[in-house]
Amino acid sequence: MKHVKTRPAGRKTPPSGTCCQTVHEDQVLRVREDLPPEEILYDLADFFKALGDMTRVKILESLRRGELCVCDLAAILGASASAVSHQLKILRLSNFVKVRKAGKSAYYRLSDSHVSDILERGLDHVQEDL
Amino acid sequence: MKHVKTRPAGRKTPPSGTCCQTVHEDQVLRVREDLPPEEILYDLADFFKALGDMTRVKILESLRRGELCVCDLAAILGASASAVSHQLKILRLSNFVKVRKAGKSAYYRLSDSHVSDILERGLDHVQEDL
DNA sequence: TCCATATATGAACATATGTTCATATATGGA
DNA sequence: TCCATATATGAACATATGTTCATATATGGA
Repeated sequence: MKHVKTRPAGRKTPPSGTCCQTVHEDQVLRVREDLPPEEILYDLADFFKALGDMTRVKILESLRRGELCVCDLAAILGASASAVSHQLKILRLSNFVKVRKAGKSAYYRLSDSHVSDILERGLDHVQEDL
Repeated sequence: MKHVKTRPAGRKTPPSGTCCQTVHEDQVLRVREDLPPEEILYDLADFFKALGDMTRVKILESLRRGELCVCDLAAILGASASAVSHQLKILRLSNFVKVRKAGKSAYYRLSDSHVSDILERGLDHVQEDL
C-alpha cells in the first residue's frame, strides 16, 4: 500500500456517457454544493483505507493496550517482523502511531486517543449486528 | 472488491521464523488474551475497508444528505451508472445502504445513523490535522 | 573492531480491487 | 407486444496492495 494519494484501479479510458436522463437536477445540485471538497473526501477515504486491513487492525488494537516493540507485535500477530515493520511504516506515515527508539528496539504506541476512539466506535458497530 | 471474507495478498509460503528473541512475554500474553476474537477483528477490518474508497465515500457522503437514485449519484460523482451500481452493491452487502425501488429507479439511503456518525467522526479527524 | 540482534526497506510476485464494456433484467408507455 | 430507459452484473484488465526474501542500518557487548 503506497498510501500516498492513490489513484483508483480500473481502466484508463475516460468515463464515457456518464449517466441516464431522469436526474433530479435540484437534488444533484444541492448535494454537489454541500459535499466537502474533493481533497477532504480523498483524505477521508485514505484514512479509512489505512484501517481496512487485518494486520493493521490487529496492530492498532494491540497498541490500544499499551506500548509494544516490533518483536512483541510480531509475536502477538504470529507474523514476521518484516511484515509488521512494513505495516508499521504505513501506520506511521498515516499518523496513526508514533515510535520511541530505545537500544536496539523500537517501541510503538498510538498517536492519540482519537484513533482509539474510532476503533472503539467501529468495534461497537461491528459487534452490535450480531 | 469481493468483500466476502478476503484473504491477504502476499505470497503463499507460510510465515517462516516469525520473530526475534527479546519478546516481552508477559505483555505479549496479556495483549493476546485481551484482544477481541479473530472473527471480530476480521469484521472490523472489513468494515473500515468498505469505507476506504473514494467512490464509496462520495456515495455515502451524498446519501447523508438524503435519498438518491443511481442516476443522481452518477451525476453527482461524475461517474458511470455502472461503476456506481457496482459500488452500491458492495455497500448494500456490507449493510451500509438500503434500497427502495420505485418504477424504473432504485433509491438508495444510508442504513442507519451509525454510518453517518462514523463518517462524521472520520471527517472531524481528517480535518483537524490541517 | 567483530558479532549478534532488532528494525527498516526495496524488489518480486501472488492477489485483491475498481472501472469499462457488453449484456441481462425490470418497468412503464405506446 | 415492442421499445426505451434505469439498473444490475459478469468478464476483462489495469492497478493497488501485502507478504516473503534478501539486505542494509543501527546498537550493544565482547
